[in-house]
Amino acid sequence: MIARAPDARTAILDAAEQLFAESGFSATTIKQIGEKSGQNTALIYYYFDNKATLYRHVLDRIIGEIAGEGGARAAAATSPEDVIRAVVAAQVSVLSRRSYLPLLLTRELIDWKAAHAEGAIRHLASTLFERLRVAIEDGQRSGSFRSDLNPRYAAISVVAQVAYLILARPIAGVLLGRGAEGPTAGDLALFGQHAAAFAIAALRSPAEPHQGPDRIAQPAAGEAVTLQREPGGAS
Amino acid sequence: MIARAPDARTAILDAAEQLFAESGFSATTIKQIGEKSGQNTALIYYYFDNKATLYRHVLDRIIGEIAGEGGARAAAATSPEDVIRAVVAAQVSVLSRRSYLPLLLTRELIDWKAAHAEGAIRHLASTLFERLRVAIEDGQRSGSFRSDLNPRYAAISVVAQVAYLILARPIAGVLLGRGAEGPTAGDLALFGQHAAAFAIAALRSPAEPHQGPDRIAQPAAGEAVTLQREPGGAS
DNA sequence: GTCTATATAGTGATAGAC
DNA sequence: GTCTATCACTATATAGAC
Repeated sequence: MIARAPDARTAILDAAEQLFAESGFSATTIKQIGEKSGQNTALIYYYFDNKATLYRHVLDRIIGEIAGEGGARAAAATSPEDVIRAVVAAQVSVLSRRSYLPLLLTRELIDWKAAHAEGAIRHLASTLFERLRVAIEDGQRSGSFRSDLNPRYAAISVVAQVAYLILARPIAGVLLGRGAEGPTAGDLALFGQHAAAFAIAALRSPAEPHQGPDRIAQPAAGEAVTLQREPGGAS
Repeated sequence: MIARAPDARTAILDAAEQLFAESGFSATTIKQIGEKSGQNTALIYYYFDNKATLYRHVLDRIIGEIAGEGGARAAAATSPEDVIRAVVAAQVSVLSRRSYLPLLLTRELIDWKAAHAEGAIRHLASTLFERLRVAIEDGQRSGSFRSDLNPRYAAISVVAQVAYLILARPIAGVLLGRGAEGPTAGDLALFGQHAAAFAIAALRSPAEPHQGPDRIAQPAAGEAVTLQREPGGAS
């Protein structure tokens, strides 16, 4: 956490990032950005060509973050199962950091069909997601994963879980008994562990007599196992 | 498909539904709605108080549809596995019918935090989602499903897969090698089948019930057990 | 019920002083 | 670099003829 006093330009970027995330591109006005950033509206046009350019700069700034985080984590993983855990953990980590970030990306997705972010998405797809898919194929080849699942589809199923919890925040909140404000940070952490376990359980080969079932639910030392019943009230 | 010639009012609703879905509430103008519906803009204000009221009417109209479809399918299911297949099939069916519908709901989620749709979401949560959760618990009780997974989290994992494919359409498209236009209708159908199979595979009890280790991680009902490893360290 | 014409307010963006 | 003042435009919404 760098606590520098932000200059005018970064103050504008910070304010714009939050406002675009909260209200969307067209519902956010230059005036609002000026007020929130504490800067004069004309100054915004001194630093950025126009509203659309400002938006792109906001987007560009955060996209590097995501790719960096995920890549670093996945690179350290060894076994196919570890890759799955690493990818899910990276999702949870990045998405917890700045809570309104998924909002911004979701808006980019649906407002612009990811036109501004497509390059970044392709980059992520060809690195992180590809690593996940290859890990699943490796697992299938070595026999530890069942081979009747499409690896690409399976990889989507892996990332979908945490992504959904974030994208459909109010829905997930209601489903978890949290109300429409959405899941808490604790929910996200717990669900992340569940999601990895769920995916690995789905992928594991149906038990073979030779292979010890002891690895099915037996975490290695230092591994995370989280089980929680009824996060909200019962019923 | 009813092919009636729509009156002015429904023509306005139809056009508004599509435009709100495509561009969002504030980016959609009354003028656009008038043009697309073939009706005079002033007529919009004859039928609806204002833009916000029109939006509510659009939302109300489609919400009944969703609840109906899902409920009917799930009611016919018998075994826990069938309930899972039914819920996923209902998702695929409803979401393929009108492709822009999930967009509208996503926008409602992020623009208004589902304030307008919260009642409907709660209704869905207390019927469809509840049915799914209970089915998972039934499967766990009867021993056909593994019991070391939180049923509520597992239910979210079930619905997340198809929902993500739709919500994050451009991302899913890139991941599937389809480009940013998103998955095709065929992709959606195939992925729906995969999603049901993936979820059922994750939930099925590991064979070898006499072996103990898989029960190590099983907490007593109502108890939470959390063993945490640091999220970063894959080794 | 449907139209034309228009009021009113707010938007993105610019000019130019300092 | 930062400000005031303002332009040109477009938005929602209304009045009133037919």
